[in-house]
Amino acid sequence: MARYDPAAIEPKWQDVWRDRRTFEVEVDHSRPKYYVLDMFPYPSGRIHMGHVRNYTMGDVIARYKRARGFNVLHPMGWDAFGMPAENAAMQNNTHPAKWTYANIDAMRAQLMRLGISYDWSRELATCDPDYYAQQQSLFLDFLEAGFVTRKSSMVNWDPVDMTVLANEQVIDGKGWRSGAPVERRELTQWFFRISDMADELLDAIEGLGKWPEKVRLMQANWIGKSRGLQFSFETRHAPAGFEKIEFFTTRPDTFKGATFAAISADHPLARALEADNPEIAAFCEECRRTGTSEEVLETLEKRGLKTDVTVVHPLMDDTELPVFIANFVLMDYGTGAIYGCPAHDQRDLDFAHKYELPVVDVFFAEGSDSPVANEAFVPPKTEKVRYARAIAGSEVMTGAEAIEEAIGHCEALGIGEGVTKFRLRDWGVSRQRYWGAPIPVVHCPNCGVVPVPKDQLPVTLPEDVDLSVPGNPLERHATWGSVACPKCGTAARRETDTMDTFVDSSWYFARFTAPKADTPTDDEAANYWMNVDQYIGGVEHAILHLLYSRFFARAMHRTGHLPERSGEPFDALFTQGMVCHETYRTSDGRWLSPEEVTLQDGGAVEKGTGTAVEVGPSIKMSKSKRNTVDPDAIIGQYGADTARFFMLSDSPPERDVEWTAAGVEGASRFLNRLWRMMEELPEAAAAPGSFGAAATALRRATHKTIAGVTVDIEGFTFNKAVARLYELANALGRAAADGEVTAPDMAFARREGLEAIVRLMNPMAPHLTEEMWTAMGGEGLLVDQPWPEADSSLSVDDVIVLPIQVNGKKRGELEVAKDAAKEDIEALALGNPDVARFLEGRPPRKVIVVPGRIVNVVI
RNA sequence: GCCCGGUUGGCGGAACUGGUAGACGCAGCGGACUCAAAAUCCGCCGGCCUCACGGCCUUGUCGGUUCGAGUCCGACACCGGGCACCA
Repeated sequence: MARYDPAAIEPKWQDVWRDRRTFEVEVDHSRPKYYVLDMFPYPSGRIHMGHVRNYTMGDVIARYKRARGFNVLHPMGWDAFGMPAENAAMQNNTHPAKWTYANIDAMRAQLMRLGISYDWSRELATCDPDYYAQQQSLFLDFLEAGFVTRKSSMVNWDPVDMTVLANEQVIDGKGWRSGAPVERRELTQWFFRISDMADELLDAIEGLGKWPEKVRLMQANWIGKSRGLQFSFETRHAPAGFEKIEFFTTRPDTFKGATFAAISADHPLARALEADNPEIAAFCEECRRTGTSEEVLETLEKRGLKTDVTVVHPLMDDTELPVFIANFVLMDYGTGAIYGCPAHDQRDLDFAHKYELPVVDVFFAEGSDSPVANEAFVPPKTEKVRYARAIAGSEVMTGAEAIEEAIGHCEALGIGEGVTKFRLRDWGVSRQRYWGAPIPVVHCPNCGVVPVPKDQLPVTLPEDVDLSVPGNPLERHATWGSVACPKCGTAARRETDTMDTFVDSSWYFARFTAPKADTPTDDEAANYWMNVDQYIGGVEHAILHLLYSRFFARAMHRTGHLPERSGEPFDALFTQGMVCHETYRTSDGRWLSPEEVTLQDGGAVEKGTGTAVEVGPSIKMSKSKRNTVDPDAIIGQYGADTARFFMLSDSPPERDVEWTAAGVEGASRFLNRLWRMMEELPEAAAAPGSFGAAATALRRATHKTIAGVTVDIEGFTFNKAVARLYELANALGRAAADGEVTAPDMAFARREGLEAIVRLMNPMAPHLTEEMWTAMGGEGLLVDQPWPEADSSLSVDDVIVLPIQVNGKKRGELEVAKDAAKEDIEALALGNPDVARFLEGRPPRKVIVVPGRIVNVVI
């Protein structure tokens, strides 16, 4: 028999599956459907190991469900719009489309070599006009349904390149190309009104039982529902029109501890004040000389500028608070104005110390021992505390009670009302970039914003663009933007903003159900295939992508594009960890790739020169650190099955995995070993009438493995499934070495065991197992076989080994029947010599028997 | 700064709902086969003490709950993900 040769076997089976259209699926109401979706990649040029890991896991599930009788939809496509294509265009003087499609071709070929069970007939790319035409159609429906709005918001502005920058393009507060300090600038932009859905998006999280708890938590915190008091302070010395300012606080229970007020530099009052005060203008300008990301704003040194304006505390009319303009107050949250309570908020306390403001403790009255010095006193909302300066009452109460009481009291006095605020902001989708889906509207001087009629879709991107100059090429284009108003025919301008690429990925799951339909979705197909039963991807998408998709699923239902279901797009979600590798760096600071170094006892040297290389920690594979391993090289050397199998071994899927050459070797050795075991197998024979002890033991191992691997695949613990397969292979190896290895019962048990491994491993290593199935005389294709069933009379033990503890330390073991009575176990335990040794004749103080688990004798 | 994770032998990890810590793999060591090597097969493999039987210690750190804690609770440390224009 031939050697196991992946280079020959793998393409052979891939051709068979392709020719037989094994993985192409259609709506089939006679079978239950199962929709497995792997997050589609950005076509960066090469598949990386993270993709291999993600898509191997998806393939295990898809192939497993297929064997379980489901009609499995498993599609793949390309998240193909985005900045890298424009950057590549600038650098290499190529067109984004050309670059993108070449990358797609290369990556598709790589994915095909992996033998993933995709239905390639459904492939789509978001940069394809066929796709974004439907997206523009959705946009128009959303616009009509009131899910879209236009308003102003802040962007990062590069004053030298005169262009909007992504957060990623802002390095240490400076534009990545110009190096100029970035400014915050206000721009009118398109938004999806996701915040209108905040409440239902939050409530529905509870129903996402098959999502990781951490993702649900992150989503809930992101939406950030909080109840608080909104009220106004009367001002003194403020310009006309600012007799009152609105404030919002989530801790009205500390209202009487307020000693200052602060407004954002973008607040209307700040804008009014800076008009005729150069000092304020300079400060506000400085505040705006920072990016827009929350991380930057929150880690900024907290600074403020005191204005002449004061506000009157509504509960204490003799108290006037100074109003500061502060760089840490966000215009986007609440009302853009806060009051500062230094005693009970660390940031406010630091601010108060810096600007010498008073500190008033609401829990400890004046003269008593307030604990507040350098540390603010922040009692948890659920803890009972005595309020010395409560808003109403002065009883001991929890913060939560005090907050409600304060709101009620203020409402009764007519100085504010309880409101619910969300942290979630509307989703700004405007991008001043070329490589994205054009927003299908026209700006007419007579009619204002006019939607492009659907029969004029798609609004396609012009091909003749110049990306070598900064700024938006669509805006600069000589003719593209000029258009007649669809309503009145007057000369009008096309919208030159394109859509955020998150829009593209917020509905691709729906498009896969009918990728060629001439409407965004097809009712019958969507109704049959939706929802996605299992979604798999990186945890880095835990918030934005998933939240936007949840919004889209709802908006698409309400505009007639999706069935209602639960309102949710993804019934189950699995987030996998990253693929990491050691890093190698020479003494002169050059990063080396794994191929460029030789590892030798604990250290590493550079190939060729032999100079020592510093071995750094294992971190996420990235181009900049050069610690990547190309999947093609691994497939070429070991085959796709080895790469796939290694990806599933060792590390739990949700955690990071370290790629090691040794680990791949191990996986490869195991696959070769299975092949050899097949060659050493005795001839197939009918089942014998009875089985000896050794054969029965082997069969038990086999059926336990079938049961265990099935549980592990269902539970996404592929590393445990792999360990079980190794254990069974070890048992088969021993069975082939000792005793009557070719007796009929052993021959049968050995064949049964290896066949079980082949079938259980089919989703993991589909090519090798398909080949072995044929070689072992299996009928048809293995890919068409049903999933094996464990014989429960063999997969469950009737005698178990019970550990015995004395004072919580293990001292012996007890072999008992699985369902032995408590009293019997206790008697046996006390009679056990290992226990008697410690008892020394005295009776025990206590004996704890947990049937099926443990015995603990306490003396 | 805020939100969310993670931390178990030399390494990746296993341990079901609070019940034998270290399954399985990798590396290492010893042996078999071989002229030799590769491949393969067998054995050992957390630390300390002990001729041995066995004992003590050990799941990032400190403390707590419990007959019993890797698992639960409280503090802390370090590492990673996200923070709304990276995808």
